[in-house]
Amino acid sequence: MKKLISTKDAIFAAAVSLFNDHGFDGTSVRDIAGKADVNPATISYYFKGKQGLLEACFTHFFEPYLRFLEEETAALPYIDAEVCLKRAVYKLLKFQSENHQLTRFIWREVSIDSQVVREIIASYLMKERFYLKCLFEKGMMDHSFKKQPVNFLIIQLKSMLTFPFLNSQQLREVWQLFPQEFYFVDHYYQQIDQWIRLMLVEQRNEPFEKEMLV
Amino acid sequence: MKKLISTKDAIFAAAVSLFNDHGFDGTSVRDIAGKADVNPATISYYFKGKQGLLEACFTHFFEPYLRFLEEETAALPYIDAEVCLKRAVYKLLKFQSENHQLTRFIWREVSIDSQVVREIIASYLMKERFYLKCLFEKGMMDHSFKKQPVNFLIIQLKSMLTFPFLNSQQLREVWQLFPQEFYFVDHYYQQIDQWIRLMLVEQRNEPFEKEMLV
Amino acid sequence: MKKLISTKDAIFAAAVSLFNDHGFDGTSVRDIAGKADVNPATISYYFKGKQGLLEACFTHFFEPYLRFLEEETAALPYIDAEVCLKRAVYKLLKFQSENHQLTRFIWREVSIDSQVVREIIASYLMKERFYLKCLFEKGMMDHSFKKQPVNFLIIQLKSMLTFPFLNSQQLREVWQLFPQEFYFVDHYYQQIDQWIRLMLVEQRNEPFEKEMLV
Amino acid sequence: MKKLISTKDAIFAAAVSLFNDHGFDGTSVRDIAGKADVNPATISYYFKGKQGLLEACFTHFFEPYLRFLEEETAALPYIDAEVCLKRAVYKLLKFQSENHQLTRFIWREVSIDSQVVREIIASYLMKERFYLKCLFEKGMMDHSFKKQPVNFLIIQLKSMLTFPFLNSQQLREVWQLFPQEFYFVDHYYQQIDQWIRLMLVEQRNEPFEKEMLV
DNA sequence: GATGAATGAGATTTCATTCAT
DNA sequence: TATGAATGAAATCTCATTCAT
Repeated sequence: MKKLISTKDAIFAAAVSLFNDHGFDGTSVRDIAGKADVNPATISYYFKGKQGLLEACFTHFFEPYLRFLEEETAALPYIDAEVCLKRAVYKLLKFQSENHQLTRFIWREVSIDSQVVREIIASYLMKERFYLKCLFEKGMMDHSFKKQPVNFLIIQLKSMLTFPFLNSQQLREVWQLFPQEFYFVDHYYQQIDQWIRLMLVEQRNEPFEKEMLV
Repeated sequence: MKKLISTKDAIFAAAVSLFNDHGFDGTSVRDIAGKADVNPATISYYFKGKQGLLEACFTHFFEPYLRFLEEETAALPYIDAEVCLKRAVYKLLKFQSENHQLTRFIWREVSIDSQVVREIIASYLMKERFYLKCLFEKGMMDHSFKKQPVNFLIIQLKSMLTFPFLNSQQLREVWQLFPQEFYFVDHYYQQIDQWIRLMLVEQRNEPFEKEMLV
Repeated sequence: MKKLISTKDAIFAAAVSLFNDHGFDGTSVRDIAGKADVNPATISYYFKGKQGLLEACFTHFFEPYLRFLEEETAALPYIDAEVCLKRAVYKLLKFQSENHQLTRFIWREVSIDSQVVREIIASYLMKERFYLKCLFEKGMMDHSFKKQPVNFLIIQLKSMLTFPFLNSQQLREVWQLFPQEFYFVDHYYQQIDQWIRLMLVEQRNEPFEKEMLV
Repeated sequence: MKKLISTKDAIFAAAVSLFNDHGFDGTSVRDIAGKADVNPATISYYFKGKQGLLEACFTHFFEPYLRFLEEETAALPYIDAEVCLKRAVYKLLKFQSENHQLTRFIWREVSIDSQVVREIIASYLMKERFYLKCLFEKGMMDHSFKKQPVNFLIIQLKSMLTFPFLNSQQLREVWQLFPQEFYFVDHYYQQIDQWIRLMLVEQRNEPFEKEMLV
């Protein structure tokens, strides 16, 4: 008689939920075991301790996350950079919304120095930076995007991509916005779409025309 | 013989530093006591336990933070909204940069649900939203800013204001940017200034074309 | 397709090796299972738990050990006691050297009170004492050995018989002697042989002088 | 109101007693805490964990143990080697008898490889060897002792010095001897005294007689 | 014959806190 | 003002064992 959900998956789900609510250090394996309805020892059995659970979280998040970026970067030779960038943005928003608990936990924990997983994280984030840079720079080379330094733009984009999920509690309580609901993705995507248009694509009136007039 | 720095301040400074590095739950009072070179009992003596230390952190951060916003909101009747908003942005960036450890810790901890300080935080954040809304809406009323829904704009601004400090580790390692250094504030301010211009102030092509028609 | 070494033997060998290195309580069944490359459950299957493994160790050691003593005691009516004693000594040294890991573990564990195997051990040791006493007392009755109290002599002999194997680590590190190597047995046997001669056999000067006087 | 016995000493005494009975790995800190009538946390407070307790045991044993040997070695230039050796033997027997629990535990644990204290032990035992070698070789240089290789003699002596304490349980049950009682020291000392006389001092008959014949 | 999943019990250690001083 | 001693509670992890397969 097989179980509908494997013990290992049940533990992982419980862990994500509790890590999201109380943070990694604020969650005990007993809490997780309790929520997953298993014996605490079972967690060590499957994940080799709490640390292993943390590493599993990072893998489960970053593997798909980076795949989305990689897909669009791979499409750059064939498809317009603006389209690729926007598709990447949409996929990342959707993925994060669908995994909002894991997402919030990951982005929060990423900002803690002490975890032994630092090197793993650093390598993931370097890859992320690489893909984003490709997307921006290809657009500028093709004159789809205005020429400008990319670093701060990427940071701006990244901040917008993570903020609603990292601060979902705040969005709910203060703004009555619900990042985990499907329509939020579409609304928020419109915002970033507009940002891309204004910051990256559209030619400004003044300097260009003024010069012409002179 | 007076001490150069009071015991209480030494404890607070040690706590901020360690909370920043390892999170609230990841830091023990013994660690703090060790770093401040006092007996663990002294912490309870001054702050009534670890929780009191956490509350002190929130107070130390949000009191000045909200005062800056309040100052500029108070100036709205006399000074142009765009100026007020930009001054507020600059002050907040500077304050956060100067208190980058505390800032990082606060924004991270804010995203944890379980802290007993939830209600305190919620009230702080409601005030923040109120001030920011005033700044944006006054600008629109005065036609300094383009008319548009403000919620998502404020979220975008907030995300930009917090991201570099919350992810300072990432900025350092991945982008070689150092949010705690004084020149970062100026650079980053330029970025947000540009964002304000493009997103809030500048007339897009369409209206320009309308003018042309006239 | 038969295995070269049976699963049960593999487990036993792994157990002896680990018990020798880390002691009984310092060894886990998982360690043993790991070393024997079997599943921990298999150990319970063959030995009915860790305790069973311990009992197997005692049996494997004391059955041959006592047999050697018994053989020589049985020969006493027909062969000179000095010869029997020396042959027993040699056999015991050889046996212990060939099973040095098991030997070390046994003699160490014997000195722990708490094992549930206490009664078994006590009975083994009583038998050992019986055989040794026979060997000594027969020698005295036959005037092969000088008449003297035997208790302390047996203890001296026993201490010499066990020390090098119980403290093999020490002999290796401090004395560069290697009790598990075959030539050690011969060298060490010479020592005990000399001890037997001086302590048991040889007439001291005094009695000799007395005889002279007569 | 001062306590008659300090908490730390009470813990140490309880630990020695239990380590003696059940071995280091066979004793839990809870057992120790229970016997010392303190909270288990107090043990970590004073000894920094179980390992610290083990190290304290080694120090408490070897410091006086080696001091006795060192004292007699230091006296070698002024006093006859035979006297020094015998005095050392007596002191060591007495010290071990008076601390029979600690002694038994130490000699047993010394024969386990895995303890992190290996290097400490090794260095203690090297010193012990050095002192014993001095005592034997000085005696031979002065012609108090017969010339002969010392290694095996020292091992014989060492085995006699430790056996009764390491196997006290056995001595009690099998031989009705009680190594912790004060008169045991004297009896056993006589044995070793005789051993020294026969093995080290006394000229054998044969050469003597041969000389006479010549 | 042999095992993978799962566990109850218990091990050690850490934690925040208290209290007499 | 500040602390050393001591602790109850809880955290993580390990252990030997069982049982269905």
